[in-house]
Amino acid sequence: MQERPTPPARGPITADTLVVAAARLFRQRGYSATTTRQLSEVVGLQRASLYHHIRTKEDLLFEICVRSLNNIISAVRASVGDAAHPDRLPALIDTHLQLALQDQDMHATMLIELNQLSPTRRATIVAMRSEYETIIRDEIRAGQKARRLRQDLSARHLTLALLNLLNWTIFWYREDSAETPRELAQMLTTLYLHGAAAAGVDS
Amino acid sequence: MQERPTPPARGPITADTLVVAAARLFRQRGYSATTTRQLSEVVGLQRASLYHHIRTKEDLLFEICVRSLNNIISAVRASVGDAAHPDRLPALIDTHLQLALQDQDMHATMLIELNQLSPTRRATIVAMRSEYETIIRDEIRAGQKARRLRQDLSARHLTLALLNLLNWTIFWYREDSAETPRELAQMLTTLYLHGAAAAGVDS
DNA sequence: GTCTATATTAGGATAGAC
DNA sequence: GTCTATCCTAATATAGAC
Repeated sequence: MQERPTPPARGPITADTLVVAAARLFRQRGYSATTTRQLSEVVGLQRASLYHHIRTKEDLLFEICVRSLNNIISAVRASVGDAAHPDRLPALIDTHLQLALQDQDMHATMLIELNQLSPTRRATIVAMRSEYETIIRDEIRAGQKARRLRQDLSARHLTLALLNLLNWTIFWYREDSAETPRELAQMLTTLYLHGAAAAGVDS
Repeated sequence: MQERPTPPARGPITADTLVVAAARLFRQRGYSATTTRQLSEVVGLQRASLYHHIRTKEDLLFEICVRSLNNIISAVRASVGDAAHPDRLPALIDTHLQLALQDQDMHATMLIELNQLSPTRRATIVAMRSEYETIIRDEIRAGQKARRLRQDLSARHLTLALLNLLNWTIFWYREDSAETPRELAQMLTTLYLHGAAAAGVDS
């Protein structure tokens, strides 16, 4: 009797199921415009049943932000720790893109919907983001000290510009595209380090 | 009797007043989470009175998107047309940042809230965005043909990367900061063209 | 752990007086 | 051109049976 547009039935439903489904919806329609109705339809539950797994809709957003940042922070820490010094920045770029493209929905949501959180929770996420930025800035500072990176631009600017380049790529990258995340990482590494000007051109 | 948090009283209220106020709110709280109540409070009208100036809340979002894109398209077209060939890309970057930072609220809203529009209106805005991208890509292609820009990276990638760099800067630029938009433009031009690596470093 | 039924609040928008 | 009053719909969340 009820319209059931593709009920998932992918095993038992847990809080995790909801987080993943919510990330997809939040990314497509925005956090605020996504309703518990839509979420319940997607996972194949009645609205009320959602509240057995979560307390509020905001919990889902918070969990998405925490999870995406935790994942990328630990992955980037590990890959940077493993690499030899001159390869650290390329490794960082590669890992960032792998993670962000793997968890596209969660990352996009975290970047865009952060300020829909309550002040306390927003503060938590903002702190995690600056923790991540610090990892990158430290790496860039080290590069500047070792004279691998230019010193006429501030570490702050070099960091923010790199984050622009990396973070917002998920908004135009399509999974069905010919290029792999790794190829994209190589391309962006080349561009970030050496620029778009042809070799030997001074402008 | 009524709480009136800083009523504006900046001359007569027009549709334009609402667009500007809405851009500010949409940017701070998101389009969907912004209510007509909040808008009416900010401009100092009753809720019903808004509808003398606009038809729907979505009209405001649409107007914001159209206006920000029209402004930047015509400004960039003009500045690129004026400049001599090797200076065109720097001029483009400078003009883009001037405009986007001047109209921060409208630009941020346009970038983030585009998909809250109805399908028809969204299509209009998407078309305007690709028109803008085409201007940039054409400029980059010309640079590649003249061998000022590297040819081992596709014009598409060079364009998208430049847009990453330019568009998302408005999310961390603060008006009270020491640097002017022009200084920021010079910094990003240097970085985009020549990269973050120290001169003479091959990695 | 999921359901039906519902409480409660607030949303966008309209009617019609002044 | 702005107001008061209100319509109608839908939102998040809860109560309590199964």
